[in-house]
Amino acid sequence: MNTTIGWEFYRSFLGVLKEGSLSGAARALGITQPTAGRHIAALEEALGVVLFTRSQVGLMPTEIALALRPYAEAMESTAASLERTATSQGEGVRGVVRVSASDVIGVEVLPPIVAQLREQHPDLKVELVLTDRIHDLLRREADIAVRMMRPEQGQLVARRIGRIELGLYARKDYLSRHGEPRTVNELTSHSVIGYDQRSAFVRKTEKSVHGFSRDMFSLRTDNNLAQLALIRGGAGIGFCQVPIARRDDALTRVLAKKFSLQLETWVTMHEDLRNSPRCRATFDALVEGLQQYVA
Amino acid sequence: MNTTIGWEFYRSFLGVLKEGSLSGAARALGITQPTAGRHIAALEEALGVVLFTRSQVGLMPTEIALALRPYAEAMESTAASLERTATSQGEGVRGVVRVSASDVIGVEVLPPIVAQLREQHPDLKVELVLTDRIHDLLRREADIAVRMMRPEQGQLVARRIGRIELGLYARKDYLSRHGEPRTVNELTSHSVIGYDQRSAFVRKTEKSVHGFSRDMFSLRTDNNLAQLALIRGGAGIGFCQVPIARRDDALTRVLAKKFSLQLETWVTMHEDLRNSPRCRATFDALVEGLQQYVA
DNA sequence: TATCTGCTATACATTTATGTATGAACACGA
DNA sequence: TCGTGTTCATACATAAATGTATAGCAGATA
Repeated sequence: MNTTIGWEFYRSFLGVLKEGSLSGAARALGITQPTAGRHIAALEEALGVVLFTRSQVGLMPTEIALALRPYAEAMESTAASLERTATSQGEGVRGVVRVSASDVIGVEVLPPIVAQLREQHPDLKVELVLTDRIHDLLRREADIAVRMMRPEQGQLVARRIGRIELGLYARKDYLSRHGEPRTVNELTSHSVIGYDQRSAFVRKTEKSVHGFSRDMFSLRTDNNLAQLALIRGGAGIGFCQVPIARRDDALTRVLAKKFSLQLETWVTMHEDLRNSPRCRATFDALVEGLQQYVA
Repeated sequence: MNTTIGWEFYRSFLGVLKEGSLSGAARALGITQPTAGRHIAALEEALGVVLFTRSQVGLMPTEIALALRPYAEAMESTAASLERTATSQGEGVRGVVRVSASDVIGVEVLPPIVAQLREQHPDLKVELVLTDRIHDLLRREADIAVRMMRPEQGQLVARRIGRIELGLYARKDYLSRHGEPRTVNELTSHSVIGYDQRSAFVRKTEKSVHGFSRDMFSLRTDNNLAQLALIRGGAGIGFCQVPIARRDDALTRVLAKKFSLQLETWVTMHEDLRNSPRCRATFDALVEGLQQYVA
């Protein structure tokens, strides 16, 4: 019973999971609906399990199918990065490089760095994957990642950028209307912008700042960009990276001595990519650009 | 330019890399040589790179092909673990579980544990992957790993077993023939069994034991099982896990106070597998069995 | 209720991929 | 030097997978 299941089937399987129907998967994959149906049937036959419950509105994945999804996704991202590596081969900085970073970094910090990089290397294409989820570089969902924590996995090339300071900020006109808080407790009477879910960041802040708690947040969103926009829009007081806030004269820091958090910043890359010109160049550009940003 | 490269091609590609020829790959994959050739040709066409230089003795991989190999291997192991997970679905402890461990643990310690586990769960199949290489659980090359170091990767369920002591041992008849060394320096006149390459273990020992160096090894092999066999065969003095040595009355410890190294032992598993009955049962059995072994 | 849209499943034609057979080139050993 | 056992490449027949067309069902909409 040699593992003779066609890898194509997994691709169709993933397509159906993503699209929710045979027809949808067929459209997305560039095949036809009967073919997709046959692939699923063949896969179910080969694995000996039921993957979907058929219905006229689409295919409902079973628990088993959901359990298998991460594997299929891993295969997909690996295939994608194989292609990326292949098409980026050859001398010179060329091809596609995928960079993962938080949305704030991606929107506020990376654009000029990427712009300069592309100026120097016109044949280089850059894909930004903006998410807080720790992308698994080992799975090659991205080539290079900007992270706010020390990388723990082996097989990674990592360069420490330094610490990015985080502080509380508000627009001047907001403060002139509502007054500037002098103590942590005074924050209760303010519009404090913060997180919806009690994330690791919130717990860390609660520990380090006496008197602070999540209940103080009166404007809640887990989207960091939205928080930033709210601060800039004068909606209240919120957390912002100091270098970003400094660019905007309208923003003033609040309770600087109480709230000062440091984010360890690292740029990481899989060590296999060290000799890839495109990754090397991007890595170096990110390190240099981010160091300037931090300083 | 949608990524429309068939995943089957990658499988053939990997086959050719492993076997070194189209014919060999065809045999291994259960296809025919022309098909394998067509797959490679199609893949080269699609990627726009040359993967192999043809010759009548086989196909020589280019640098590019070698660079792509890890990706194809990742896909392969992911596909394999997808199958494993699928066929192990359903209630009850059934299916295949892959356990990674060092060869010594696998040969000397695991057998009775595995035997008892299979006694309790006859539908469970166990695959042992015996290697010192740190298997990447994230890549799912194995479901569960017995490791001699603290796991550093996230997304892992880890249980600490305790410390396994390592000591110097020799057969009594060897010692009666050659005398028992009383100091580290006296080892120079003995047949000391050790490692060929200067591994992390050797460097650690050189640091912790004054006067010790790799040059003392007069019987060298990187195969731990061979070292153990040499000790048991009375060929000299070597390192052995204390619990293993205690089983054999013919073995005596040497320089116990000088040489005493501790191996932190952990059992780890990907957290996704926590709810898999087969992995859960195996994990628990390993933890219990190893704890008894350590104690 | 009638109609539209989306879905799956089936029957049939066709394209595509695969296998079989064979030839030529090279390495190795008698 | 000549056979033997590899290998890859090509031509042709076959088997397999895919696409096309259509029927049937369910839910939404007017």
